[in-house]
Amino acid sequence: MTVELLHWPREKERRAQLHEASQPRLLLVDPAASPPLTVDPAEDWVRLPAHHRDVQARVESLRRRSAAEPTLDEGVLRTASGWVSLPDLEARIVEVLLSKFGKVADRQSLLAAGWPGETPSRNLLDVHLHRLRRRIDPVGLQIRTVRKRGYVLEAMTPSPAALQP
Amino acid sequence: MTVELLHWPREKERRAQLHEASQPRLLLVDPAASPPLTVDPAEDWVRLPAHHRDVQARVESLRRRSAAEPTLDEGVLRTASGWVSLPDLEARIVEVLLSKFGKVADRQSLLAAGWPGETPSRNLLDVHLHRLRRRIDPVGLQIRTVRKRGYVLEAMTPSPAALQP
DNA sequence: CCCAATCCTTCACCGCCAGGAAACAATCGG
DNA sequence: CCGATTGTTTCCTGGCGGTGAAGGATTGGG
Repeated sequence: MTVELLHWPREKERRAQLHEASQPRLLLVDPAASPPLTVDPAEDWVRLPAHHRDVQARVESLRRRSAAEPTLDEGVLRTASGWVSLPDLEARIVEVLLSKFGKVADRQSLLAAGWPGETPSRNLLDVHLHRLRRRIDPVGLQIRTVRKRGYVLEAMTPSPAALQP
Repeated sequence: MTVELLHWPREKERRAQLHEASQPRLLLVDPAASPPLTVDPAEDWVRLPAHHRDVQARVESLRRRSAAEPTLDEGVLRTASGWVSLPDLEARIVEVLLSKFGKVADRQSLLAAGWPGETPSRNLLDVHLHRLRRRIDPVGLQIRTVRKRGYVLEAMTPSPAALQP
């Protein structure tokens, strides 16, 4: 995902639009303007004039923050730290988990995705979740259980040391 | 919640500690140093020398971001520093505590939420509050007792021990 | 000031059951 | 035939909700 650059306060409108679309953005703040107060983690700002490296660093941070979301394409699950291939069945399950990345995906929709129109035996889903967990571990993902409700796919929290250039 | 200020890269150690304690912090970046790449929403930085108002603005943003009220959705309790899943019973109790976040929720309404139409044994609520305390500790929340009145759910201020070098 | 009643915290233990894990079988494509 | 994928069965762990009791802390009465 790319990071948009825009001027503040000149492009106030555009900022609102980008916020709506949860599009990461960096505000270039006019030398005379007062900086925006934001709580949105997908937004940052830098006062002009600024060093090129500082702008680069903020763009890069924004990019990483929102690049946290993995992608699934042709049975290949990619994250920041690599990729693994998934068999068809498990790919369909991951697709659902991914569509709710960071939020709860209920058992029902996982079953529907894995076995459309069927009702597989009692713990077949559990077995495949177990296999999925082992498969996605090397690429820094984990599946956490929310008892009686469903499962959450999320990134494992990296150590701060790993973030240093 | 307060925002800690520290020098970068001089206080690298302290930064790691603050990260561990999920304590919001603003790094004051040495004029010659390259800025840190961070994905932690509780961290920000500013290059020295900086306008006072810019520092103020970043501190204020960090403060707001981490003072945000926790949310409860589908049995998942989220705060700035992560989430935990809650069983049904405790979720109902937290719902009430959350509706009065930072203020006193009386025993009566907690009992009504947990056990509608019943009067459970004398200390059942206490037991579950005890379990709740342990459960929400990792996400930086605590429940404080107001004797004879009720209980207050609030954010923990990070332990001083975790902030010492 | 001391004592007793009351409120609160914590612990040990139980029954129940959802979810996790291992072992094995069946199928399929190369 | 071999390895990967998918399904089945079985057993076990650990979470959940509840009880009773011990002990601390606070309050109020004398």
